[in-house]
Parts: sequence; structure tokens; C-alpha cells
Amino acid sequence: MPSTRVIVGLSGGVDSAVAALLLQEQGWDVQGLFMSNWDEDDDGYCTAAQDFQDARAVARELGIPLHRVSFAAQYRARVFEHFLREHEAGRTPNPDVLCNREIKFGVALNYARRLGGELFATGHYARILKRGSSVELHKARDAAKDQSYFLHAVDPSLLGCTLMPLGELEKAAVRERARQAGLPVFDKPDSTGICFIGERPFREFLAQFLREAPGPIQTPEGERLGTHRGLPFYTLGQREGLQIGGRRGATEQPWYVGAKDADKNALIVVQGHDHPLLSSTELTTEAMHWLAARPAAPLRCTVKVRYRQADQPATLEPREDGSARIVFERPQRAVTPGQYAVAYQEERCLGGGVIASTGIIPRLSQRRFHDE
RNA sequence: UGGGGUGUCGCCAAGUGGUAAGGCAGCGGGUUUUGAUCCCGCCAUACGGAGGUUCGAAUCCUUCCACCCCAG
Repeated sequence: MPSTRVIVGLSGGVDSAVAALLLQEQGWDVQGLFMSNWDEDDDGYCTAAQDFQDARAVARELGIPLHRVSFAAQYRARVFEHFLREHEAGRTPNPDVLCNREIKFGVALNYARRLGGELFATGHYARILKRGSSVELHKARDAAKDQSYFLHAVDPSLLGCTLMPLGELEKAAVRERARQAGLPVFDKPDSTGICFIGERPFREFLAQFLREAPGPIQTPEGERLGTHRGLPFYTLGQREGLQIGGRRGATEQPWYVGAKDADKNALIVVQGHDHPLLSSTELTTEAMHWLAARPAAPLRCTVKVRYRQADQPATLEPREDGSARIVFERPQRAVTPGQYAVAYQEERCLGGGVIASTGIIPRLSQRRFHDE
């Protein structure tokens, strides 16, 4: 009996390589798919060529076919353009959430089907659990590597035909398996930066696509402290790059981006990591994307407003229009529009939505941040 | 130009005779599949210039320069 074909996304990294290895050991008919979704420019950050070489070496070692495809056009249209528009609007997008929904669990999964794949697989650190007829997305066993945050926006119906073999493993164990299996990428450094684009000097990268629009850097009281390059080049809570030195009579604390005043093209900065202006006790999302059933009543849960943040206890109030109001038990620092608020109950990822606005409940704001 | 004050790293700022704290900024690295945050490291042979006193001066003296304030 021919075994079921699984198409696994092979990035050239150690994680997807071990995912393929494990699937093969489990007896699936494994084939690899390498995607190059970013047309490398000649800026010296090109890694795609090396990644493909690595993916090919892995496929050869495992003895599996490797398909190669470019979704650069789709990435550009469905992820990157949105990324740029959000920045232009003064928000701070998270392209990797969209990348998962639109590319990996979009065009790539479709392509895998065309390749005869009955199942799709990735090297994500997350767990897909079948519960009767439904499917749940859970955090990875290795909490430090959990990537469910990035996966919360995918079409839940696609999780049923997806395998994530690394969800039960610790990162160290994954590397060890790679080493034992003789996979050439066993000690390749973890990738960072925007998926498919990689790590770049971020503001310089953005400057290739966005027009600079200098304006004043000022305190909430209006005192001018410097000049910024354009509101899109900064994000809330950011410290680096403001170039604000010591000031007579001021404390020795560093300055952080506290807000953006689009009307005046002014970057509002505040002094001190825990400045009240950076504190929010609640937020409102755009339309929520639910992996679990959409709740009908306020829900006690935990929420992350950024990747790798510790779970923050909160109450999520679903609203008529599909959005949600999320009220935290403790104030959160630098909750940033454009980023995603993702809800969990214990290990399970319920879904999430783009942060549209933030607010503060004065009494709650008296409490200190609780980020760890 | 009369009187007073100040001049120490890009910025703020310790140091009052014994051989240049610290912070901010910046740079580099670590953490990290977003952006941030965070962590670690580097960062003034030099104290406005020139003389002098002293075993020894950023610290005392002289003088010059610059800036600030009050007079006028």
C-alpha cells in the first residue's frame, strides 16, 4: 500500500530538516518544497542561495525529492505591500503572521496539493491536536521556541491536513537529532528577522521603500529634543535611534518613543522605560480571527501582544462587529497598533487580531508592568 | 569696553593637589522567524589655549580665548 504523501516546507534550516527526517521515520512519503519568496537585491544580505544549497543537501541526505518554487510575486502582493502600507499609516505590522496565512498556509499549501501532497508539513514549533472533528492549535512543548503566536491567523480548516512534527520536541533535541542523522545543517544558526527576508538593519531596509519625512522629536509638553526621519521608521516603546543625549536638569534615564502625532508629524518621546504614557490596560482589536469557536460572552484568557511575551491574564470581550476589547489584569508596556493580540487558554491558541487602539484604566495603571 | 560667573568624551555630569566616576547618545555583540524591549562589551593619556608653582595639577598662580549674567 503506497503511503500518504506529505509535502514538507524545507527552508534550508535545521528545524524543517528534522521535521522531514521525523516524517520520513514515521513512514510517510515525504517530499520537500523549497520556497524563495523574496527577490534578493544586491544589498549583501542574500542568504537564499545558500539556503537552497542547504535544503538540497538535506534532501539528498534523506533521499527525498526537493521541489523549488518562487512565491515572490505573491509575497510581495499579499504580505509585503500590506507591510509597507501599515508602516505608512504609522502602525507597526507583523509580516510573519501574514506570511504564514497567505504564503505558507496559502499558496504554498495549495502548491503542495498540486504536487500530490495529501498532507502539508512545516518545521514550526507548535502542536496541532485533533479533538474529535475539530483541530486545536497548541503551544510547542518547548515554551522558549513556541511559534503559535505567528500561526494564529491561519485558516483553521487547513490545520487538519498539516503536520508539525517539532511541536513535541525541545530545540536542543532537534539539533541533536539532526546531528545524529548526519544532516549538514545541524549546527546552522537559527534564522531571525522577517521570514524570507532575514535580518537587516531595519530602518535602512525600510528606507529603501518608504519616503523619509523628517519632523520634530518632542516631549508630550512640546519641548523639541531632536529630529526624526519619518514616523514610519519608529515604533512605540523604542529606545534605540533617537539620539537624545543628556539634558540639564533631567534624570539620567533613556528616552523612548511614547506616541506618534501624525497631524504634526511629531514623534512624542518620554523618559524612562516605565513611563505612564507607555502603559495600557486595555486594547481594541480589528476583526478577530478565531481558531477556536468565537466566544459569545466575555472570556477569561491570557493574551500576548508580541511574540515571546509571557502570557498576560486578561478578559476578552467579543463585540458585534467581530472585533474584541481586551482588558488586562495588569498594565502592559508599549502595546502597539498593527501588532497582534493573540489569545490563549492554557496551552491552546484561541486566535487573535490586529491591535487597533489602546486605552488605560487609571486605577489599573497604578500597578507596575508585568512583562516577565 | 566696568563688575560677576562658567569652561571636563557628541550631550548631561562627578571630581577642590596625587595621577579623569556615572548616565545619555553612538558603535559592536547576545537574546529573537515581526518591529521593539532587554542583556553584555567598547567608547576622554585627557580636563578651552599658553605659561608657571610643585616630587606630582582637571584641581593652585599668571595670562589669553570663548560663552553667560548684571551693569551701562
